[in-house]
Amino acid sequence: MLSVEMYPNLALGHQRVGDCYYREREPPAHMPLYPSSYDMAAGAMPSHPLAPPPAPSKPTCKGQQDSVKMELENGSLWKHFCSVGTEMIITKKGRRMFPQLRVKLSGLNPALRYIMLLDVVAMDTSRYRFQGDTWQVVGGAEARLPDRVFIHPDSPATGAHWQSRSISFHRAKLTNNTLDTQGYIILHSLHRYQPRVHVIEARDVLRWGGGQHSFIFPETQFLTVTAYQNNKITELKIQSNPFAKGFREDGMNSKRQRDVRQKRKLNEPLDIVSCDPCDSTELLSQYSSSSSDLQSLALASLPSLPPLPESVCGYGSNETPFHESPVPEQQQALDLVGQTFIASQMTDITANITADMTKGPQDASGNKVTDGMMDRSVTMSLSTYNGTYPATPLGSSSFAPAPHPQSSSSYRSDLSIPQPSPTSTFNYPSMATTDYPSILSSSPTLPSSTTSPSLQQTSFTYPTLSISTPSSPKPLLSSTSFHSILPSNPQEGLLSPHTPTNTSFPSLPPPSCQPIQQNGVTTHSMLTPPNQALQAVPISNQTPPLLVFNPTAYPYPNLPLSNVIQTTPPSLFNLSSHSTSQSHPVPSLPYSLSSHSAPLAYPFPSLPSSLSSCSSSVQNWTLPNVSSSSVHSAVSIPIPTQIQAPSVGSSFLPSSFTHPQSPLPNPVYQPSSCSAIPSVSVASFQPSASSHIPPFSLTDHSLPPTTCPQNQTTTPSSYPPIAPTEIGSFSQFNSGTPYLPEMVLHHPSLLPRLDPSLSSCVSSSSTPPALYPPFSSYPLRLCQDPRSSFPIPLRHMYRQHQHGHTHAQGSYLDMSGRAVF
DNA sequence: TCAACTTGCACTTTTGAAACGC
DNA sequence: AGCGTTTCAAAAGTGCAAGTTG
Repeated sequence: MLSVEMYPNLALGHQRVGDCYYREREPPAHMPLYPSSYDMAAGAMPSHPLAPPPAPSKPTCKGQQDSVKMELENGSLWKHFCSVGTEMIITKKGRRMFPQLRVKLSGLNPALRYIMLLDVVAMDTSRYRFQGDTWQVVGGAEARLPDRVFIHPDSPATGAHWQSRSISFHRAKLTNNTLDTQGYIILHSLHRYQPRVHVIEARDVLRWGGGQHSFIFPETQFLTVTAYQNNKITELKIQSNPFAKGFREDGMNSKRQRDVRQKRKLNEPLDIVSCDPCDSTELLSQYSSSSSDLQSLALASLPSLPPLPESVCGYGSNETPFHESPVPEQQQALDLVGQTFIASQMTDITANITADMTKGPQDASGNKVTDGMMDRSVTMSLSTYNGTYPATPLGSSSFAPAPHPQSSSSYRSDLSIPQPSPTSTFNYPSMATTDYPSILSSSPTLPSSTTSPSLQQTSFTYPTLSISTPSSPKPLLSSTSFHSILPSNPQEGLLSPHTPTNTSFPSLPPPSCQPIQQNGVTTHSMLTPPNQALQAVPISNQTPPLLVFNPTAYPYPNLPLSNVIQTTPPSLFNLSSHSTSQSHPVPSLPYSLSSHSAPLAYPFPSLPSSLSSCSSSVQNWTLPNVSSSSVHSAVSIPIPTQIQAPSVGSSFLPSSFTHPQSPLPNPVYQPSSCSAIPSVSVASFQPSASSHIPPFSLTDHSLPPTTCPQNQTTTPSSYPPIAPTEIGSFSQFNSGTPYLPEMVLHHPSLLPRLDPSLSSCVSSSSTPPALYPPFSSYPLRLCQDPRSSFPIPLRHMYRQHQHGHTHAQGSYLDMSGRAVF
C-alpha cells in the first residue's frame, strides 16, 4: 500500500542527529497513525490466488522494534473533532492540518536513526457530501492522486531524539491542487482520508535499519473540504486553533465584530468618524460589550456539540452510512484485510521477488525464498493481523468512525513477534509471496467489493529485495540474494576509493538482531489488537532491514552525488514517458520515493525477464557508474549521472488487488477503541547492480496490472502518464564536488522501498481487471521541512534544487517529480 | 440553479532579523 | 567582538464571505 510503497521510495534528507530538532516554538507535534483502509481493502480484495504470506515463525528480532509505541499526544482533541466529524480545509496554496498530528514515540533504539514519515491515504472509494448535518456518500471517489509523503524535518534522527520530544507534523500541508509543485500532500475534496505515520529505521545511509513501523490513529481520519460544512467543526476549530482566535466570540473577527465592521462599512460615507483609523472606540466598546455576551455564546457552542460518540467519529450519521457499498461487510473485510494484507505484502514482495528471480515455484505458504534472503519469521509475525479498524466498519456507520482511543491513543507495533493480539480477528493466511499483490501501497480507495478485478500491484516485488532479519540490515550488495536478484553487481562501478568505510552513523550499534541481512524486504504486519485503545495501530513493525548498503560497496564520494541520489521514477503507466522524467532535486535523499509507481515502474536489470519487461519500461534507474542502459531499457534519464529515484507507485487500484485470502474473516471492529490500526509496511529492497538503484525500491500497489507491459493494454489511469521525475540532483554530488560523507551515509537509510506492486507485474496476467480506473502511478514526493537539520552542505543543496518549488519555509522536498498536467 | 471552489479580507501567530544591552 | 534578550515587521495561518466556476 501506500505506506509501504512510499517508504521504500522515500528518500530522506540527510540530517545530522544533532541537527535534528525543531526550532519552532511550537511543541513538536503530532504523528498520525493511519490505518490504511485501502490497504485493508486491498487485502480484502478478491481472491487473487496469492499465497498468503508465510506465517512468521521466527520472532527473530524482538527487540525494540517490537515494543515501538506511538502515542497521539493530542488525542483528546482529535477525538473531539472526530466525534463531530473532522473536516480539513484544503486549498490550492496548501493548508495545514488542524488539529495537528502530534505523537510521541517510545521503544525505539536510542542509538539508531529513524525517519518519520507522514502520508494520507483515502479511506474508501467514495465521495461525500454534507447533507442534513451528516456526511453522506454521493458517489465514487475521484481518481487517485499522487501519493506524497511528508518527511519529518528531523529525519533522520536517533531514537533518543524522537523519544525525547513530541513529534509534530504540523508543517505538512494539504492541497487540492493536483499540479502542486510544493510537495504538499494532494487530496481530493470531499473525500475521506486517514493520516498515517511511519517510522523507518535508517541506520545509516548505507544500511537500512530493519524496522519499519506504521501507525494509524483512527481518530485522525478526516474529510477534506474547501469550506467547512459542519458548523460544529468550525466552532471547534475556532475554539481550538490559535490562529483562529480572531474568530472567537471575544475576538476582533468574531461574527459580531464582523457585522459591526460591515455595518460601519456601509455607513462609511455617512459616518466619517467611525472610519477614522485612529478611532477605535467603537471597536473597543463593541468588543468589550460583546465579548461577554459572545463569550457566553462561544462557551455555549462547545456544549452544543454533540457528545462524542465514543465509538464513532462524527462523520457519517448513523442514518447515512458512508459506505454505500452494497456489501458493507465485504468492505470491512476488505479494509481489515488490507491491513493484514499490507503486512503480508512485505513478505510477499520479498518472496515474490525472490521467487520471480529464481522463478522457482513457490509453495503455497510462500515460504520459498531463495537464498534465505527473506526473513520469514518477520513477515510471519507481521502477517498476523488484528483487524480492528475503527473506520473500517463501513457498513455500520456512514462515516466509519474511528474508535476513540481512550485516553491517549498510543499504538504499539508488535511486528517482529507474531503475537496474536487477544482481539486479533485472524491470522493472516500465508500467501504465496509471488502472487501476493502489493497491498502495502497506499493504494487509494479500494473498491468496496471484493470483486475488485485488477490487482494493481499484485505480486510485484523488487528483485533485489531480500528479506533479512528485521533488525539486522545486511549490506545489500554483499548479500548473495541480492546478487541473485540483480544480475549486475551493484557494487561495480560504485566502489570508489573514496568510499567511506564508515557510515555516517558510526555510533550506531550494530544491528540488534541480526547483524546484516542481505537484501531485506521489510514487511510489516499491521496487527493491532482491536482493543488497544489509544494506541496507534502499528501498521508495520519490524521490518527486515529495508536497505542494507555495504558502505564499501557504494562509494558515494566518488560518484557524482547527483547520480547516487537521484533516481528517475518512470511514470508507472506511461512507459514511454521515461524520457520525460523530471528531475527533482532531492536533498539528501539518495532514493526517490515513488509512491505510485507500480512495480513495473522499476525496471531492474536483474529482475526476471518477466518482471524486467514490465518494470524496465517503467522505471529508469540510472546510476552513474553503472551501466544503466543495460538495466533499464526504457529509462531515460535526463541526467545521466543522476539516479532517478523510482517513483513509488502509491496509487494502486484497490480493486485490482485480489487478496489471496480474500475470505478473510472480517476483523472485529471495535468502535470504542481508537487503537491505531496497524498497517503493514513493506520495504523492499531493490538493489540493481547495474543501475545502482538504491538498494530498495518502493513498490507501488497502485500500479494497475495494466501497467505491466504484459498485461497492460492501456494506461487507464485517469491521469496522464507521469513522466519520470528525478528525485533530486545535487550539484554537490558532482564528481567535482568534495566528498560529503554525511550525505552519502544518509541517503540510503532514508529510502526503504516497498513495492508489493512489482509482483503484480509478474502475475499481471492473472490479475483481474481493476475496478477502478487504474490510477496512474505517481511518483511520490517527499516533503521535508528544509529547516530541518540538514547539514549545511545539504541545506545548500536543498535550496539549489528547489526547482522553484520553494516553499515559503522551504520545508518541502520533492522526492519525486510528478508530471504535472 | 446550485453546490463546490476560489479569492480577498481581517485577524492572530510565528518567524527571523535588527536593535539593544551586557 | 561575542552572546543573549528584546523589539518589530514580514510572513504565514485561520475562518469568513463574496464572487466565480462548472
